[in-house]
Amino acid sequence: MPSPSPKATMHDVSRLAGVSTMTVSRVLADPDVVSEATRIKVMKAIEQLSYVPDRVAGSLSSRRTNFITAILPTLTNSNFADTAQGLAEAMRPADYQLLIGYTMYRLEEEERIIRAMLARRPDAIVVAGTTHTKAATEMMMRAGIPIVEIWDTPEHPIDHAVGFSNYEVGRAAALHLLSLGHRRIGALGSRIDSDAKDLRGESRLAGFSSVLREAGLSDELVIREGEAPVSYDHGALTLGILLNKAPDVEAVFAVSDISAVGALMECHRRGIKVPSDLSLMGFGDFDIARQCVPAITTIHIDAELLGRRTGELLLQVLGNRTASESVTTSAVNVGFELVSRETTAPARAKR
Amino acid sequence: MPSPSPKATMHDVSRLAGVSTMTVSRVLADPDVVSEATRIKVMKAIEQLSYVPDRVAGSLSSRRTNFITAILPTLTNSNFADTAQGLAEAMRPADYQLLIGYTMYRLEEEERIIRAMLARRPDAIVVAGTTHTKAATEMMMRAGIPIVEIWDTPEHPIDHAVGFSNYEVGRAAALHLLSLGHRRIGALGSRIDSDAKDLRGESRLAGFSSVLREAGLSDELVIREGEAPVSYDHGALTLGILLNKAPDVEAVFAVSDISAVGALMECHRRGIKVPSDLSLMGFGDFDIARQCVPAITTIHIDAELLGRRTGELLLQVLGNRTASESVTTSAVNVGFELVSRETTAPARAKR
DNA sequence: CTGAAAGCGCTTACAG
DNA sequence: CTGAAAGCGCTTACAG
Repeated sequence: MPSPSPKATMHDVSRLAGVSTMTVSRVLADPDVVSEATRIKVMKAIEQLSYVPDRVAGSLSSRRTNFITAILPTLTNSNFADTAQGLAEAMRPADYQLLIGYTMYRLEEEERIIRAMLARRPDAIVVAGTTHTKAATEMMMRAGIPIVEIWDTPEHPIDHAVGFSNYEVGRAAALHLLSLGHRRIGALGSRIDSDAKDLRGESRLAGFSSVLREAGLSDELVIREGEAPVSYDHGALTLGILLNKAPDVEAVFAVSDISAVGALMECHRRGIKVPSDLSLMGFGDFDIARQCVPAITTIHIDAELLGRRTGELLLQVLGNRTASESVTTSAVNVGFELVSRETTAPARAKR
Repeated sequence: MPSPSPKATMHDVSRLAGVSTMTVSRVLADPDVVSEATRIKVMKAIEQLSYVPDRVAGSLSSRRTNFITAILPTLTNSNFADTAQGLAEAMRPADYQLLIGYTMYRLEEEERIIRAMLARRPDAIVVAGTTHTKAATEMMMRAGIPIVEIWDTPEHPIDHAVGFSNYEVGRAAALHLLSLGHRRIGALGSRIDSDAKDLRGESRLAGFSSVLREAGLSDELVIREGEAPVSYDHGALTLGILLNKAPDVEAVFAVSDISAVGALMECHRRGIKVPSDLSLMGFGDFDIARQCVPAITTIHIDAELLGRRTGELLLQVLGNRTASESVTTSAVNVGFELVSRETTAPARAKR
């Protein structure tokens, strides 16, 4: 490793500048309160020694780390990556650093991460999802820091929430396909009886099914196969299963655009014309959905905005900490939007 | 926020267990060295108080944070997300936590991040790229911790390196297209005269050009347009520019599969048949490249492995710290692989 | 196998 | 506007 230069401490700076460490600390934290002459002396010393304040020590004595823990299913999903980026961006001006953990869609892993993260003394926790193990919920309740559950609308929030209703997303998808006149309707999701499960995807399927049933249709074509996270392969595979079960299926909703794209490519391979033979829609409005040929009808989520809103909420809550002690718990719904593109079309007149 | 439970300290635990704090510390750090009876007493007290050790304090006194700073261009690129995940996974068993920063392909931003991160006292820094500002390089040199430059092969590494040669990737792409008999060959990249620049993409273009020139061909069809990071739109747009300039272009290399997919979709829209009218190849072997119809010829990088190798290297270096003081600087080349799929084909006999 | 002392490098809370 | 004292919650380095 490169030759280490001896690390200067605040004490070194204070001696070189001929002041107390408190004055150095003030120059760094609140420069205006220090006289200009002193401030200049101190800044010169800092410069000369290449002094970098030790925030580990700072965190210990101030009892604030300026860390925010963000727990997401995976970094490999661009929607979650966008949320992380939006959150990081919103928090950065206030000098917060994200501590990212990913659960791979496993609740036990989420619990493990929360436990480990708590030892780092984050100033707040952001966690995707509204379902947690009992121990995880308890740890978050007792942590004494703001908690934000994101990417869904919790019935019983631990503290704050920023998200949208996955259930309503599923309903909107089903209503769209119904409104086009389709009656033989299926969906593609992943299993929930395995360790890794996409609970928000499952909510979308549940909402989707509820509309089918209300319309007097069966939900037997709602396919749950494969472990979360879904993939292009997942879409191709589950579409195959669906077609096997119901060659006459007219319209399909995939819990993710990634699956929808996989299904679309499988249609290309099988010579199935989309949307004339089969209507197809996804969720998430990933870039690829827009760029696909044909472009995929989907449900748009502003994942980055969701992250930014979460950050703004936290900034407010963390800022007011001293002021009002307990800021009212808030739930932000960022909503969603159905984007009709080229993969969905009205049902053809029968025979 | 939820009702905070008063946070127990090691001192609380030690009193409840009737031992000194040192013994509690040992039970946590090195249980085997403590007698069973004592250990059980302490564990019970820990359990009873829901004690979570404060690693901020631990880091300050031990002078190790178990933080690893990882600096990447963006989280939104699944290859970099894979690298981050691989790195995190490799380091987790040794209880290291990633501190992720993203530069948006800006060197000034990279410098800012390094400065900010250094205050968190990471045990090592992993940084994508081999080109840094002068100040950034100096800070890393003087940090006194292992530095790993990844995703390329630095000529003058600061310390360690794990990557592959982007230049050679470009050469391999050009050689492949030449070997198919193409002579009118172009490439799609992004600008390097803007704030955000993809220097590794530029290396690939440079390698690509070098082969063209060696073959006596011109590199005037190497297009550099748009800011990094590239996108599907970038591919569609730059392909349009290329076709304008050279309607007779036979083969194209895109610096990223994302651009290649965008270009492919643009071909679909324009009625250009791939590969019979135009051969197309990308870089990165993103999932979408494999799933596309036709599937895209590309150059495969095992981004997750790259992250894992980086982690393994760090584990070794950090483990040996006390032993040999300065472990030899190492450079790991993880290589790459050309994956020939359906978007490239031999040149047709002329006229 | 266990503990008393010192200290990691800052900030808090006073005091002047 | 500036500083002396105390302390944040651990681990290191001894000692027994």
